[in-house]
Parts: sequence; C-alpha cells; structure tokens
Amino acid sequence: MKLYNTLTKKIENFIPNEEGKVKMYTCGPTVYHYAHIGNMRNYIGHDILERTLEYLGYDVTRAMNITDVGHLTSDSDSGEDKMEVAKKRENKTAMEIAKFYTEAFFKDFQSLNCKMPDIISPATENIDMYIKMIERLLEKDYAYISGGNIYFDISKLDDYYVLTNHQEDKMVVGVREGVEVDDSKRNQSDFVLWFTTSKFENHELLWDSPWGKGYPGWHIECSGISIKYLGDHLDIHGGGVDNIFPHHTNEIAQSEAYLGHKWCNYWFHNEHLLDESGKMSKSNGEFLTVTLLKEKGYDPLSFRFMCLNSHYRKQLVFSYSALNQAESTYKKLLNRIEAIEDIGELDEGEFSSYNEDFIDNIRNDLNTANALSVLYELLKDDQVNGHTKLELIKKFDKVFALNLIREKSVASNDEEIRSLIEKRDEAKKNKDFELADSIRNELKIRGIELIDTREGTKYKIIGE
RNA sequence: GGGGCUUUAGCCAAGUGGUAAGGCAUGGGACUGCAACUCCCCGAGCACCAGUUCAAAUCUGGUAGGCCCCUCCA
Repeated sequence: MKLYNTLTKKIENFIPNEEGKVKMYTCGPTVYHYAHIGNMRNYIGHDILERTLEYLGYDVTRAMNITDVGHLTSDSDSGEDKMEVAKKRENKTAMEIAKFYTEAFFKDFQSLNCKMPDIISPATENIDMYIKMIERLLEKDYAYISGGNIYFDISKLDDYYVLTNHQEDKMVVGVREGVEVDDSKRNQSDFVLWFTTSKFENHELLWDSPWGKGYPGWHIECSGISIKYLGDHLDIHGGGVDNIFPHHTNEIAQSEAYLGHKWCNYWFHNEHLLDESGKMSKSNGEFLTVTLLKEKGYDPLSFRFMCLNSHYRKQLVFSYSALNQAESTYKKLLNRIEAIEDIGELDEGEFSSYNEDFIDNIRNDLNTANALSVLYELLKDDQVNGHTKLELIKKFDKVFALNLIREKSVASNDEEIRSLIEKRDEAKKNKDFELADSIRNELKIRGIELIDTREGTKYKIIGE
C-alpha cells in the first residue's frame, strides 16, 4: 500500500509496526455544534483508508475521540468558549449538549456509510490518563508550571516542527484576529497541557488534579486516548490538514516526550472541502450538514460519491450544481448495475484481473477516482458475464460503500403487481394506452416503478 | 512577513518524461405507443512565459489566478 505521509512529505510504502495489523487513530468531532459536510469529507477519507487496508487483508483497529471538552478554548484565544456559547444558545448543560451533538454526528456519519471506529472515547472519560501523562512530562522536565497552567516546553525537543517547515523566528503571533500573546510561556509555541486558571468564568467542566481544579488543554486528549487504547506505537494518525499545526505537531511533541520513543509512523491528512467563498467552517457561510442535504432531497451517498470521485489530498469545491451532477451520476450508475442480469458462472480469470486493477488503484494512495473508472470499464466489458460483474461490484463496494448492490426488491404483494403488469401488457397490445398508463401511474403512487426493457417489464420499489 | 498546496474540455476528474483515462452535461442515433431506463457515436493538447531533453501536462526557473496553515476550525 502506498500512502502519502505528511511526516516525510512523500508517498511511501506503508509498513505497519506489527505485520498484518494496523492501529489507526482519527481526530474526532467537536460536539458543541453540528458537523458540516466539510468535516464529513474528512471522515469519508478515513473510512476509505480503513476499508482499503481491510480490503488488502490488514486487521485494523481504529480509535476516535469525541471532543467534549478541552478543544473549546485555547491558551491564547480571546474568543468565547464554544461550549459556553452553545449552553447559552440552547439552554442546556454542557453534557446535554455534548450528548445531543454526538448523536447527531454519528447519525450523519453512518448515513454516509462510514464504518464506526472500534473505539470511540469522549475526552471527558480519560482525565486520569491526561493527568498521568502530564505528571510524567513534569517529572521528565518537558513541562513547567507557570501562571497557574501547565505548559509543554518545546525548546526541550530537537525538532518540534517535524510535521511542518515552520521556523520559529518567522512565526507571527496574532495573524488570526483574537489571538493574544501569552506572557506565561517560555517559548512562543509552548502550549497548555492543563488549565487551572481560565479566563472564562463559570467553566462548567472541571476536574481535580495535582495542580488544582481545572481542565485539560486541547491537544492532550488525542495523545491520551490514542496511547491508552492503541498502545505506545501507532501506525496511522489522521485528521484534516488544518490539524497539522499546531494540533498534530503538539501531539507528537507531548506523546514522544512522554513515551521516550517515536510514536506514530504515518500521518494522514485530508484536504478541505471549500465552498464558493473559500474554506467551509462552522462560523462562515451556509451551514451545510448531511441532515440538511437529506432534507433537500439528496441521498447522502451522492455526497460520498462526489468525494470518491476526487482525491482526498485535493481541495474540493462544494456547490449544489456539483452535488446535482454527482447525484445524477450516482443514480445512473445504480441503474446500470441494477440492469445487470445475474447469469453465468464466476469467471475467475476476469474476476482476478479486474480485482487486481481495482487494487492497484486504491492502494496507490487511495486513488478512488481511478478505482471508479475500473468499475465503469467493467460495466462496459461484454466479455464478462453478469454474475462475475455482480460479484466484482459487490467486492469493490467493500471499499466504496456506496450500496451499489441493492437487494433485488420483491414486493410483498409481488403476485398482485405481476398480474397488473400483465394487464398493462394486454392493454398495450390492444393499444389501450390510457388503461396502460393508468396502471403505471397507480403503481407509481403506491411506490412501484415500472421499467420496460427488451426482456419485458420489470418493477422496482421506489422510496423507502 | 514565513511555510505549503493548486491551475487539465461546459462541469467533475485521472495522469508524475514517450505523445491526453473515466464520468456528467450538450448534440446526433438505436430502442419505445409515450416516458423513463439501457445502448452506440461525437469534444481538449493540459493557466502563461522561458529552459532541460530525441521526447514535457508530467522536470527546472519565472509570471498570473485560486486555496490553506502560522495557536477557533476537518
């Protein structure tokens, strides 16, 4: 498997720490608001990665956090605490908000056919782990206490900026509006591991710690959860490109300082979904969620298809016209597959030849667009029989997860429908098109769509 | 100010040195009572300029546009 590694900025051959097994971590959602479709693109990317690894025979264990605290304020951010804003907005407690948006997130996540990670852990359930890590970092002198908070001292590392080409002296504090210089830090890029002094009054979520009541900084949770559940050596860690700095940079710093050895070999980053105005965000432009797309009548899998038709490391611009195109392409694809007759014996030669072609593309840094082209080639190939085609498509769909093979829908009142179809055929023969059309319309109202093919009339259950 | 990505037909998009995949849309055609579905046919020389090379969309340098990061963010 070839995979682009942000750590080396190269496409590399993927070799896990333990043969045949992959430990993978995905930075999960913040749950003070809905996740937008740009967030979801990232999870689709991770889903494709996981499914591809499994397709290639790896046993994948994947963990994901739920950020229900700690990401919500940063050490030098003058903005309002996001969770506090949500509490005011919705008149709920922090945990109620977290629960509500976590459920909303996984509903969207699953409607996109994203596989649930093996381990899903909320940040608030692992406080003991963060405290353990911070204690050791203090012991090892990688961390210091200043102004009531515990900071990580980046000057103790040989190469803090491993993931980026940033240079300390060229960095500018306060490029973004609302970012302040924190005088308690020894180095500009030091970051908070634990807060005991919050500039936000009435912070609801506080825990006891050896350093006083407080809450964790916003990087420690991912390191903590990953190490706690996946162990001291991680194969793949991923997220959106905007996590590279500072989040993942800080994760590497604190994890490797804590463990005393290299932590994760491959860093996987998804590019952003943009809208016409640029980066999609929770606070800018139309708030696009999967649920909203559903309400507008789109199939969430059309959005998944749209993502698969491009590359995860390339920016993708969202527009309704692009989504419309993706949806019509996707529906057309489903129709073509549905029209395949399941006849013939499995042709093993063709099967393995197409399968290899497919594998060559997905294992080449997840080239899903080309993998889809293989599917189109297969559909066009009249040397391959229907049964073999369907078996291949079923196999490919383990990665695509586009529900390409639908159960041949037989209605509960199959016999009645068949007799109506016969009646309509009779009417057609007698050129009584009025009767024929009325039968077709009546069935349509009942959710049955008739399809006239050269081999006769078939029906399909539409809607749910 | 610093770091990085990107630019391929109307649209989405692959391609990483050997002469432009695939899909959608449009148009034409087959099928059909009609419609839908399905099938067939048709399109670009790769932002621009200058190099390297027998050969460049692919490498190098520059110009222009778009985007991201430099402590909210996937």
